[in-house]
Amino acid sequence: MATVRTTEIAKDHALRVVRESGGRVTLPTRAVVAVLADSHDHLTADDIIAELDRRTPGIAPSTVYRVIQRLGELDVLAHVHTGIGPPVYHLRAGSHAHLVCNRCHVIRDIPVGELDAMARTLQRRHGFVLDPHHSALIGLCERCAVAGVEHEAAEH
Amino acid sequence: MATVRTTEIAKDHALRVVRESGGRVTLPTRAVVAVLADSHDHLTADDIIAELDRRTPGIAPSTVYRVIQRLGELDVLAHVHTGIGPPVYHLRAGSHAHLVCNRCHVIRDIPVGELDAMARTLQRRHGFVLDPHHSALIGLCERCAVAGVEHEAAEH
DNA sequence: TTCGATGCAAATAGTTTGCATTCTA
DNA sequence: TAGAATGCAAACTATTTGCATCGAA
Repeated sequence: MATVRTTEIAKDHALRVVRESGGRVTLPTRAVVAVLADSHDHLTADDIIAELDRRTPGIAPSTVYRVIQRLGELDVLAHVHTGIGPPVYHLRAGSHAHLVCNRCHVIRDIPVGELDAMARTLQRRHGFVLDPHHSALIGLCERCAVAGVEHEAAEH
Repeated sequence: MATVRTTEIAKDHALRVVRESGGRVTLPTRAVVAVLADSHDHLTADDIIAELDRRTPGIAPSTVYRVIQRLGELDVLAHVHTGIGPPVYHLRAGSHAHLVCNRCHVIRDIPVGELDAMARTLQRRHGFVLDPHHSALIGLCERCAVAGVEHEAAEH
């Protein structure tokens, strides 16, 4: 399956970068990277810790945080501030921006290209260079937006 | 001074809303609102607590958090997730969006209108209804962006 | 065999909650 | 004088750090 292959590639890439940076590829590092590579979701530190407890118990939470931090410094791991709860992590691959629903908390990925026009405007007007990947855009997803409108209509 | 007058207006408005909602205007509530109204900055909960300690010591942090929460529910107080440290608060007035510099952490206000085009695109393409005020856009401010480019140039 | 990485436990930052008491409306 | 709001202390969540030990290169 193509999915399996991309997962393997992402995992190998991350571990190679760790090794090349002078780091050591230990079991906990390998396990954290595997969890991240296997998941196509956005995971919190706690999600990762919970999944590790299932797969390979005995890894300390502090170790997970340290691995996360290392991977982040090596630009292998991206984190996104959703504005709802702690940041979420995912291996860097095909960079995308994030829409977060303020009501149901679902996270949707969109191509960063969709923010290009705005990014250009911000740079022209304010000299601001947007990192479209780093912060999520908060609002209401389609389902919740529709539900909200119906709810308001019912009230009146 | 016009500033004093708008400050008073903001303060009175907030307290009136509290009263009209059935709430009671107590000293701590009054003090928190005063700090928020007097500041034209974006304050963290901790900033507010520190300022209160200076002005009217003896107010419990938990009370500050409760007042903040109440004001938020009454739509009098807005909070913004900057992605850097805890959320920042300010009284709702002329809604604006926020640019946060990932390097020097400065927060810049911009008119929400500047995000209108993108908001429309997101709604059309994904049904997503953006709350342009709620999450900050992360990137590099002009100064840091320029500094970064110069720094890179110096390295090569 | 070196020094980066780990596990553990304790520390920390930021925020929330339970409860008896106080004070506004 | 009812019940909203407070102060205090303890609880909680998310994360970081010190330190002795372990293990990858």
